[in-house]
Amino acid sequence: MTFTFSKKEKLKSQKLIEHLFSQGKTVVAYPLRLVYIETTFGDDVRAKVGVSVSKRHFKHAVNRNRIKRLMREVYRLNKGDYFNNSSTQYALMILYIGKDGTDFETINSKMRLLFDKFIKETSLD
RNA sequence: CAAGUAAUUCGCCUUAUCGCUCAAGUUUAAUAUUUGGGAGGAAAGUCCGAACACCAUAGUGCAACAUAGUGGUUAAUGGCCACCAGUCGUGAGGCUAGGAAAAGUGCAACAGAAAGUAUGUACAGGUAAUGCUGUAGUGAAACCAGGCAAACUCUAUGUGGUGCAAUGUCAUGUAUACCAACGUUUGAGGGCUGCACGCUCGAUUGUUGGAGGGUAGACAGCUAAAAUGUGCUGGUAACAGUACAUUCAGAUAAAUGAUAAGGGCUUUUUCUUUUUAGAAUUCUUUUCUAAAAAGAAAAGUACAGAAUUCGGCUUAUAGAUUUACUUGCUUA
Repeated sequence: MTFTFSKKEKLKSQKLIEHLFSQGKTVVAYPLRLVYIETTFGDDVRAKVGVSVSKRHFKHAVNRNRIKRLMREVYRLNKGDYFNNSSTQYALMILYIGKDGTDFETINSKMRLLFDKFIKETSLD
């Protein structure tokens, strides 16, 4: 039921992104890094997510697109396990900080690890 | 058949599951659902030329930059086509930095005494005397001469700037020029404070409304056009004209994807089988070598992702494909 990933779940507001990078907290599971912050949206969604890949490490747009698509796909398939019971709303930004190419399996396992850490951090607060 | 030259076309496919985005229809409080569309030959580099938009703009000259045989083509070009010349190649063809050296400045590897403020050596001639004269020698070139303009320069021609993050429309919040109404030196309002009193600042003022400006954001620009395909006509060609058909991405932290299974294609290696040829042999057979075909396994399946739109150029690219031509060999 929750495998969709529509426009409303994407992080698009420039203001919010600036706020996120200046105030947000960080969790790392190499080669991924998650920046997150509690916030509120007008919409009825639990989290808004953006993904990013450094232009410095991946010169060609094809490779950047490939990694961003993989990250979005993995988030789409796994988000039900982490956000269904959450009551607060989060703005998230997932960054790929590795320098080499990757595949679906590594991104999948690393992102599950990343969100395990994220859940642990937020439940402590 | 082999080696090559010039061009052409293509550049993975199918199914299942889960998604993304745009348009249209139906439907809701959010939305849901149906149907259809959804990357390239270079979308890349951003190197030329245009369209379009805004800004600037009397005229002329200088500077800077670009171009450089002749003719044609185009919306335009520094692109493209044809021809001439030079040059490389046996050839098909390739390449060209193809204006000017009697305007001036500068440069010239190797060789050579010296590549212009010079004149050495040897021999010969000549003089009062002297590189004064000739020859030899080096070199592409050795003094009333030439080469180089991928050196400055000169000549001719051309060029305003910024790019869709252009530009236009709407506009929440915050601060506020200006205008109006109301309040206010008989103290409005602010600060200290939970409130009152009190203290203090205080007319460059407070509240409300209008209005302007235009940040977040939204919409337009924004995809039907110098469009694409096929045929015919004109032209050596680039290209032009014409008839018919087609509608073919519009995202914006930026869609066009992910996973699984199967199939193509390619190359090399390994293994197996079959056929042919040759060699060895105990001449039924067996073994070895070479070539071809089939099958199996493994590996590979490129370069690369629209961002206002076109015409070019340049660069990257696994592999496949077709056409024309050249050279060599063989056969008739």
